[in-house]
Amino acid sequence: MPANQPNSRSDCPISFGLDLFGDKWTLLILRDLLLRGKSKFGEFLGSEERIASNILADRLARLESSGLITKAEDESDRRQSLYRATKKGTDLLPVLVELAYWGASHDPKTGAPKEFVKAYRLDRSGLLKRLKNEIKA
Amino acid sequence: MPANQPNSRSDCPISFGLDLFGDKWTLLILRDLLLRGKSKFGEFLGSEERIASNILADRLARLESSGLITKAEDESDRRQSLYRATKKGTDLLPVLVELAYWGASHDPKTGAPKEFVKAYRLDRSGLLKRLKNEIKA
DNA sequence: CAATTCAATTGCATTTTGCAAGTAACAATG
DNA sequence: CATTGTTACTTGCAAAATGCAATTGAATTG
Repeated sequence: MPANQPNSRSDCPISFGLDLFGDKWTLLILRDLLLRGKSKFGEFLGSEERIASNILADRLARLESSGLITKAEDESDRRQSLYRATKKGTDLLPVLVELAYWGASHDPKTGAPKEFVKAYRLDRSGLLKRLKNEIKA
Repeated sequence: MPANQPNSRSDCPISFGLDLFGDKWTLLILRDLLLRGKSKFGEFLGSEERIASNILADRLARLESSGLITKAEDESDRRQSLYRATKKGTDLLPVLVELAYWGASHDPKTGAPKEFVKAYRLDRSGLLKRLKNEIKA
């Protein structure tokens, strides 16, 4: 069972975010959702960081209860659920992009695509718009 | 004793960042360092989220060993050390700013200053420049 | 030199994580 | 329509991380 939301540690907006996704896994799920078009349990499980299924279930439940994602039935296969980011969730896209740019800049072994770094440097806000649009699609 | 760096989970740039600061505390220390001009153990301890001293010592050691901060002697009081962000550390400023903007936007009880939100909306890159400048000073 | 301050460290209980195995519901196959 | 496979979880348990309170030891202050 996922832990219920403990009261926040402070009214700092950074702390507010960390209370919801300050761990090693939650933002990776958002990454999969927002940047990789994934939406099913099995797809998240398949990501290269190899999250354990109990942790994944816990994080999805927390994300849902904190309003960052929604869970819906898959009409064509009732075993599966479809997870989607809410507005609150997609609003984290700029955070993910900055995180990715930072990582790409500071990890000598980064696997970040060169086009991403180039696009960021050339036109950050255009990149954000494009990524945001790709989510809807 | 702080844990030594485990090998990274993947070559994803987001995952790279989370391997270094994917927890509830590390980014708050960076916030104190980059946005609040703090530099001493006792100053970090005093922040409203109330980090425990053993956790703080652990995180400072990790931040140092991952090259995000440096530790220097305080000439005027040799009990104290002065922690400063490196280039790699200050490069996280945009991440902190996006995080803060997201939190300020989505926490109804946020304590984020209105001027911050206004400045972000009006001129994000100007805000970043200003904050970056304030760090050096 | 005694008291205080500061940055940690220690011991210990609690919580979280991670792994492997299991289960229940549904779907696909023959 | 029975069996086999798939999918999304759940469970049990060991290991690691966290959090708290108390303590240490060096440096400063009075």
